Amino acid sequence: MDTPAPNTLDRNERLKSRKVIATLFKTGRSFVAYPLRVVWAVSHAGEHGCATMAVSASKRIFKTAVQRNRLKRQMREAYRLHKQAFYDQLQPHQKHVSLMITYIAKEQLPYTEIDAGMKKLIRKFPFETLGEHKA
RNA sequence: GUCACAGGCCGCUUUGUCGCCUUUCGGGGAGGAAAGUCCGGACAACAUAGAGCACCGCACCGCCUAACAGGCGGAGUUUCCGAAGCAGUUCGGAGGCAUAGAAAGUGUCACAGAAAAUUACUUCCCGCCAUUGCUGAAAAGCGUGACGGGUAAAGGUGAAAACGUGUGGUAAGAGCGCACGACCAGGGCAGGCAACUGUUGUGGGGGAUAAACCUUGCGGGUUGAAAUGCCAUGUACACCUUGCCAUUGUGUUGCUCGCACAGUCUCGAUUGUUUCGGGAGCAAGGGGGGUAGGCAGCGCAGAUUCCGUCCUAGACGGAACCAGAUAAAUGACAAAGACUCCGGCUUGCCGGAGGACAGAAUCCGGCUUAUAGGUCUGUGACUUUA
RNA sequence: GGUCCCGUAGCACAAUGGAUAGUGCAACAGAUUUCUAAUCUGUAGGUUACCGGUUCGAGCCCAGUCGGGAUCA
Repeated sequence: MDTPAPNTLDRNERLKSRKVIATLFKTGRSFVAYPLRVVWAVSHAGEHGCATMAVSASKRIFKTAVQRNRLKRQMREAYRLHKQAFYDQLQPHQKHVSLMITYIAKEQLPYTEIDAGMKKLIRKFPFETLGEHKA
C-alpha cells in the first residue's frame, strides 16, 4: 500500500464507481460534523491508498450549478489539506474506507467554516470500530 | 455637461503558494448567454416502387442562407406624439402587426333589443266588409275592428343594425332613379421584379368571427448521441425455429414429465466371447436472463474566429486556432493595481465597502430569458459658454 | 442528453368563449346539547401561476416566461 504525496488529491483517491456509491448509501454508517455529514463504509482493500472519497451538495437547496460546484470544490480542497492526519490514524487498522461527504447547511458558508468542519470530521471519525465492521 | 429613451459592444487585470483535467509532453483548459430546449440543420440508425388520403407545421412581397417560424430591405394596415386646419382630413416622426381566403360551404354571436343575418313583429299606406262609437235629416265623413294586399323608410338596444347626404318619385315607401361621396369585385392604362400604388370606366349591395371547423398554396419518412458500432466482465438457461447427427420402440397415463423393459451408438473396467457401470447431443438465430466497465462516435476542425475588399442581410480573399470531463476537471487561499459608491478634508490624497447573471457534456445557425458595472452611437429635454 | 404532462379558495376537484368563477372537506359565527361529536343555518376566503395577443367579451383560444411532476438504458 503506497502512500500518495501529502497534499494531492488525484483521480485514484476519488470515489467514482456508481455501484460502490449505491452500496455505500445502502449499508454505510453516518455522522454529522456541521456543516458536513459523512456516510462511510469499509470497502475492499484498495489498490490505491487507504481511502476514496466523494463530495455532494443538494440540488434542492442550492439551485444553480455554480453554487454546487463551488461548495464541492471547497470541500475537496479542505479534504486535500487535512487528509494526511486522517491517513495516519487509519494506517494501523489496515482497512480501506469509502467516504461520501455531503454539505447540509442551508446557505453558503465561508471557507473557514468548511475547513473547521473537515477537521472536526476527522477528529470524530470512529477509528476504534473499524475492526468489528465487516468488509 | 446632466437626465430620459432606443440600439450596439465589453463582461476587470497581474503576481505568489498549494492543487485538478488533458496531452502528440511543446502545450492547452468555460460563456455571452455554456441556460430554456422554442425553431432549423450537420451526423447516425432504421425504413423506402410511384401516387393519393389522413396527420403536423407555415402563410403580404423580394432577397440572404446549408436550412429556418431567423435576418435584411420594401408594401399595406394600425397605435402614439407633434404641426396645419372650425372640422372631415393632410404632413412629419417613433413604434406594433400570426398580414392568404368570410363573394365555396357549415357553425357561433350571451345580456339587451322588434330583429344578430335574412325572415317575422309593431308601424305606415291602399282596397273591401262590419259597426250597439261620434257628427249629420239623409247621403256621407271621422273613429274602431276583422280580412286581402303593398312597403321595409321609422323602432335607441347593443361591441356590431342592413351604404351616407341631398333630391326626384309614390297611395305610402324603398339604391327604385339621379348627383356627390365611401366600400367591394374583377377589367384597361401608367409605374414597380413583386407585394402594391395612381388613374379610368364597368358591375354590385352579401355584418363579425378562420389564434371556430374549413378551403387554397407550400413544406415534412421515423427516431435521436441514453442514436449507433466494437471490446471486456459475467449468469439458471425453461421455451421456439432451422441445420447436422439420429435415442428409438413397447408398456403405464386423457396428455406431458417420470418410471420399467428391449434395441442402437459411444466411453471406462475386463486378454477376450461375455458381463458390469456411466452417457446420449452439437451449432446458429429468436426469446429470456445478465453486465452498469472501457474504446470509437467526440475535433489539427469547421455553415469557426480575426483582418481586408464589395457591402442591406451577406459574399469573396488571406491569416489564425489545440477544453474534452463522465458522482463529472477548468480551482482554493492571499496580495497588488484599475473601476464604482460612501465619509473626511489639505482637491488629490486618506479610510471603509462593493463586483452581476451564471458552469461545457456530439457539433453548429438563430430565437427567447437572466445580467452589477463600463463604453459607443442616435433622438428628445434642460443648463452653461462662444 | 432527450420526450411528455400539469398549474383554479387552506386541500381535493368542476366550469361549452358569455351575467358577480362553483362543489365537497377544512376554517369562522350562530342554533341544538349539561358538555363534546354528529346535525342544521349563515359567513368569509380567488391577481384562475405570470406577461402579451386574437375577440364585442378569455379560466377556456394562440404565443412567450416561471414553477412542479412523470418517463426513456
